[in-house]
Amino acid sequence: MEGAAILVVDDESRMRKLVRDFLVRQKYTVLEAADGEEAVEVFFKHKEISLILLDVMMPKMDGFEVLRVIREHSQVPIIMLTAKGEEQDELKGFDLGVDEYISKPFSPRILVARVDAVLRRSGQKQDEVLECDGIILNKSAHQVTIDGQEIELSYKEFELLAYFLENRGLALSRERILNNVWNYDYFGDARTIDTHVKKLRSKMGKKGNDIKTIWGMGYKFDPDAE
Amino acid sequence: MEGAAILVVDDESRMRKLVRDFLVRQKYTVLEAADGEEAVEVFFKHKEISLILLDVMMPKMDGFEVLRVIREHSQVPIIMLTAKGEEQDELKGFDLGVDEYISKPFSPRILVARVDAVLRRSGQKQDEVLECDGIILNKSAHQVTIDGQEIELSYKEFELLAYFLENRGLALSRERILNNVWNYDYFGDARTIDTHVKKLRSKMGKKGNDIKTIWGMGYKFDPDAE
DNA sequence: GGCTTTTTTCACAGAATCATCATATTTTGC
DNA sequence: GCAAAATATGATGATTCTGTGAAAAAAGCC
Repeated sequence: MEGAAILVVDDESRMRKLVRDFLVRQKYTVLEAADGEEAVEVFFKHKEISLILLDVMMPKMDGFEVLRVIREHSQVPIIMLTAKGEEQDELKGFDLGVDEYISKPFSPRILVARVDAVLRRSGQKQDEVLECDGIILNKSAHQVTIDGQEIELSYKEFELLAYFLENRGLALSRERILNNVWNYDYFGDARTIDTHVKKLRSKMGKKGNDIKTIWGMGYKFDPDAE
Repeated sequence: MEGAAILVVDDESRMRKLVRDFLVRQKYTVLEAADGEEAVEVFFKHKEISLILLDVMMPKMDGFEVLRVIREHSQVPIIMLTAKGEEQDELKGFDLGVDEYISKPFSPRILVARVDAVLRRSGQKQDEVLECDGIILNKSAHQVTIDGQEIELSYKEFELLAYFLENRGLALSRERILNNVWNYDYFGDARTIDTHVKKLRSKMGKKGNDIKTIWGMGYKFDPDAE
């Protein structure tokens, strides 16, 4: 799976760059196409493409056109990127062979999670659970327990804690957290993270201390030694 | 039963892909044929096919033709796929040895349920019953009781509750619910789920609280602890 | 064809969440 | 210790999402 080639199709170069960055970090190889025709061309030239990320809205030849053409010859997994308000299109694609949808704007975590899931789908389906220091975060159930006690987290708090647990022991700058947990169209203040960390800590009770402040730098999830 | 081979026969490649996706997710192995002649050919080449999904309307050799030919040699279970308005054909098929009908468009749940049922039919015949927290949902009888008291649900409400019970404890996004419980040709608003959840909750009385809202995410069936 | 039931859509109110800001507190370098 | 800088906290308004009721549309049913 590592190093699988992914074709990103979007007419906006910024969007392609954005998506590529997210994927390259996960050790995927990324190819790009700026419009539907180029996509078809690139796809049939490179036989080894494992997955296509396809924007719906494109000039000349839209995502569904591309989908149709490619589906005449190939069963490669395809994830469609839809802008807000295009949700009604979502099912339109399923009988054409769309594997998954991601609506813009998305967070890097969501993008990577869906790509991983689609690529893994043929394999075994595992419950996605993160555990550390008595904190159990179950992504499938969207549930967190601490020492057996369930705690209620909001969506952002949940995502944030998941990100901490996935990067335990690592010093995470605010910017990095923002770039991974928040949607890419968020340009607000990084200090908003402080507020979420505060709430997270308070909801986590004494385990809130596992989220360490790194002064002048950011935060780190790091359970106290016993 | 796991990994049983299923032959999907339909002249539309999109429909084959659609059906295959639904079945592959359930760990079935899928073979395809694009027309009647190919179906017969494939079937007699692969002796281990456990079930055939057969579209009625096909050029050259229609579903009933295929049925007749195969029935001369084999008692393999056969499910016919009929388009809307072909219901009158249904009786025609039963005395030719059709095991089940599914009319298009169908929902993933229906397809998988019928396939499972037909494959199990030769084995022990068990009532398909889901039970949780005093809620008893009997698929065969299409009946739901809560603490012994029967409640009346519409078709969609029933399907929705069944889906919740089959995925208890799992956080289900609206998109996912739509993709599993609604027919593949539904392009409407995901908020329609809210309305169904509302009605379901109210009909379920205090047990309606078992359907939890996951804010910003979707819903989850999760009975309160006692 | 009319009638009933079911399903979907819509609009609005209410609730929960999120981002921001002002202020208090802590940490660091000196 | 002290000042400067960064973080923690609490409050607030804006935003987003959900619940609800009613109306419209669609599907079934005599």
